Amino acid sequence: MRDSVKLFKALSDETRLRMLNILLERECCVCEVMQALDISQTRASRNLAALYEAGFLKLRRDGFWSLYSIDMDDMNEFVADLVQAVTKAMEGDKVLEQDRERLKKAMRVGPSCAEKMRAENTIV
Amino acid sequence: MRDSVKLFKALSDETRLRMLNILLERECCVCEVMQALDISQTRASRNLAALYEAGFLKLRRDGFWSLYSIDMDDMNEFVADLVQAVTKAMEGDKVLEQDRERLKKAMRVGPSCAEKMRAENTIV
DNA sequence: TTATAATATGCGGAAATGTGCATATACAAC
DNA sequence: GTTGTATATGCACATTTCCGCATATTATAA
Repeated sequence: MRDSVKLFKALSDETRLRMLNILLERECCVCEVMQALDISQTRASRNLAALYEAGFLKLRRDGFWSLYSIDMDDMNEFVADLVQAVTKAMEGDKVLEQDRERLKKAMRVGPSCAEKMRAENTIV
Repeated sequence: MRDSVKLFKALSDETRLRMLNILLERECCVCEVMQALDISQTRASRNLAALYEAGFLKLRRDGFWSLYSIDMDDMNEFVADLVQAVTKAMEGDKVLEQDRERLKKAMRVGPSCAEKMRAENTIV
């Protein structure tokens, strides 16, 4: 039951649901998540770590990039059920659609650049 | 998405998962929940209200008794999915089994009596 | 080694959450 | 009306959560 509570806590946050949404599209590094959701480096890193800790994400390192992804096949059954439920609930949400649009333009430019672009509001 | 977050928040608490567990057995008044989970009146009332607010429970009044229940048929589809997922995750949990055992002995004796019994540790 | 870049994390503050105590509310019985 | 009972709620306090800032860590490249 403790584990269930932990899983639900991980899903009890808008930022983290938005992260699942874009990671269902494809694997992302931290700075791509920053760009897609238009959030800070700290916020991206912390919330990705939370999802990872709970068991929703897989982590792969490539140089100094941390690549997070959702692997539905290599996942606890209950966790997979939850991801399915979330997927269904997310259909048609405006914010989530916008995030996916920004994800298309997101690149591995690194957080410093992403942060600058964010400050200048270059990304729409 | 806001609604999804609200639902997951409602499930992010051990007390509330235990409540769903016994309410899946049968409709209960607040004082029966107190007895089954061995918790205080405030705690029972507040957490039942939280589950109700989120959309998991139905409320029926009978005199001065508030009767809470889970109605899987008259429920948002996403909420029903979550209850299903929770049900599966709860199988075999010791605490939850114990709660169900206590529920069998629980009666509508009112919170004052239940509280006294709790203090005297009469209920096991 | 040194410099640089991507990510993680310690710390502090603001906000949210959970719960007990006391009390309010709503209803029943008289 | 008064009294008694089941439940809800205002308040205070402890704990947790979220996030920004600054800095640490880790890996690359020169």
